[in-house]
Amino acid sequence: MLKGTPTLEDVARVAGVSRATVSRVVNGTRNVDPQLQETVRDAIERTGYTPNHAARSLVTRRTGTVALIISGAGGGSDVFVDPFFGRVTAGVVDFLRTRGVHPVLMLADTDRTRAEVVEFLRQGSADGALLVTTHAAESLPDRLLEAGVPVVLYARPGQPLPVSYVDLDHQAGGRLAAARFAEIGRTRVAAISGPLDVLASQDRLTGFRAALARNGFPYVPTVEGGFTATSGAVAMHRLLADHPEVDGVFAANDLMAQGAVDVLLAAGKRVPEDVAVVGFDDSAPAAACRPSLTTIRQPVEQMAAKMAEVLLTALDDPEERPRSVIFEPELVLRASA
Amino acid sequence: MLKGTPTLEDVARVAGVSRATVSRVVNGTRNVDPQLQETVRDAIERTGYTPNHAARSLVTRRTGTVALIISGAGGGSDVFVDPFFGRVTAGVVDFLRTRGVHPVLMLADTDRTRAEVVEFLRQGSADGALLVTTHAAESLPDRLLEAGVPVVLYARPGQPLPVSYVDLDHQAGGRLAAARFAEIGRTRVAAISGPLDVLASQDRLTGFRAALARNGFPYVPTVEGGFTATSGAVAMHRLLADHPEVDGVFAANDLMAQGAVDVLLAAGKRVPEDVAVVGFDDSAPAAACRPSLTTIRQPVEQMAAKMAEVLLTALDDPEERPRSVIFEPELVLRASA
DNA sequence: GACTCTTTGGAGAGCGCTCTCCAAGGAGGT
DNA sequence: ACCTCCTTGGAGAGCGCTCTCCAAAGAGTC
Repeated sequence: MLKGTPTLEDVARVAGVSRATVSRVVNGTRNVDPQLQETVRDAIERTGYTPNHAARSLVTRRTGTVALIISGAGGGSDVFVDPFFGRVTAGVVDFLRTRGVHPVLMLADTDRTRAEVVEFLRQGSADGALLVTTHAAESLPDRLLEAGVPVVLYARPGQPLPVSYVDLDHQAGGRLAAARFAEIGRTRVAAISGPLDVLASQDRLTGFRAALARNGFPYVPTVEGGFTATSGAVAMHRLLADHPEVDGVFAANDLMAQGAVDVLLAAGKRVPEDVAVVGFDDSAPAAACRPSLTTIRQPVEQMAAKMAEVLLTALDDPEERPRSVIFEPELVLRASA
Repeated sequence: MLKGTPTLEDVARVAGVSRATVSRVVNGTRNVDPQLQETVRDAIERTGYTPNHAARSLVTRRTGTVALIISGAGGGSDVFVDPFFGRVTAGVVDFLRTRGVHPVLMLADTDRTRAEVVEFLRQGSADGALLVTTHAAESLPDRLLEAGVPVVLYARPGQPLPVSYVDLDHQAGGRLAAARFAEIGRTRVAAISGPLDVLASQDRLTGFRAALARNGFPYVPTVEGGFTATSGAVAMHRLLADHPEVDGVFAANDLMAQGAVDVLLAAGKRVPEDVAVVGFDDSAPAAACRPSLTTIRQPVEQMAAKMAEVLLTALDDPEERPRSVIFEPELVLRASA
């Protein structure tokens, strides 16, 4: 009957009304006579009309999508090996879907991809950006802000910036770990930190050390890891070589804790009897590995959802000032400590 | 100098040329005098122009995005607990980025969300769809096809449909597992299958059983699991209760294998000495857990990338016929069998 | 009954871009 | 020197939608 996909125009013709009226019915703006509404709906039904997204967003300046940018994860196809990013994604998706907003997933790991991200947002391909970045030196927050893109960060920015973010009280997490070691009477504890250009890593370590110092232990042997299981294993080797008497290890994430446990076991140590291990994050492998990991829980999904919520709020009210939401970590007791 | 974001019009005015010429320079279509190009580029630079995506796609009928639909994963925020979906996502993202295409992530777990997905595509919010679905009864392929949306599936459809897909030869995977048990002399093997409404589960089991039958073992005790670690543990309990003499277990994915191993260990069995365990997928936990899992590798990332590639090809040439690409599984030898 | 006010439908002007024509000018052939 | 062909820039018509006006009609007021 009609060529191509039906447009508003077509529906209007079939219903015998103007384009404006159909638009009003579709969008529920203003009052339209109920009977007329009926006619229009009928025409929509008959023509199989669906509003064209591009045309609509051309005039509304809204796309109904946001960019979920994962930066500094090493890129490549193994981003999701770290369950952290999967959890963030799940949390974001799960929240956005309740609001009819769709996330487009972007990896920003190189200068080129970073530029593409900025370009993407400047084009108005998405209404705002959710930026998950670990490295303190990340340039995207700044560039996005400069481009006038509404953005919310996961983790506070490296330098002070007027931008909203959600974060965890990582220092409190470190303190929680220290408290656990104190509780089970460990006196020769060491730490496997995350990359030190990641603020969260610094904070976890700082909190951990400060709490230990307060308990009378001024020195904490520390090796820097890279948030991977392998790096945790390597770090544990070093620690064991330099400080064979160690009886407690705080690893800055679960993956590294897992690597450490493996090395410990292989070295004939019992976990937690000889060496207690506390991880961080409480990701799926923490519960699954043997011995299961005592860890500091970071409510990633909730934080991610909050991040999305803050962005949507900002989108609705551009005048709103930047907000920060800080979550509290929690000790999860399992077998390893 | 100019109000709001600069448009083509603005650039044209600054450069002293027509809108068409600027458009040609931006898009690199047709020949434009090099000197004029220079002028135009300069004007673009000076105005800080960025093409408006909505306007462009209104006329080109292309958005430069595709929908990545994950269906039947139980939905909710724990989709990515199963590393499988993370791997698919990573593979897709990793490929698409090389082609400047962006994926929009969608979860389709209810009738409502399924309808939203169809609506989304019909609106032209994305150029095509990548559908990752496990359940054979999934209605989306059909509905998407009917809506004229270019779509590629991960895993063959439940009923014959003129649609492209990538898949694994799951039966061959089952055979590989059976061969391994034969190789290490296991004669009382059992299986923990995936949900039987998933074709891949059926196929893995069929291949496994057929190969065993060929070796002279007609009966394989089987319990159906749900692809989660817990379901694997539950199944293993059942198996152990009914068939305490079992000396080999084939689990249809690594998560279930992990759960099975835990139960086996807890029951005082040694793995692999008393009971050998073979998993499926070769996901990250397979290598990480203790004992590490001998498993059947499914090259998920590559398959996902291929799926994306097939879709982009179809997008470029709508006349092309549906294609199927079948990947071969591979035995990965580790500690558990 | 004349007036104002409110409600509701239509007309039409864009939103910013692409792309099809068309015209102008220069190169090449005879 | 004339004609044809090719190259390259401009004009302008949309793409499908929203939204601001404006007008008509009905309701309420004195």
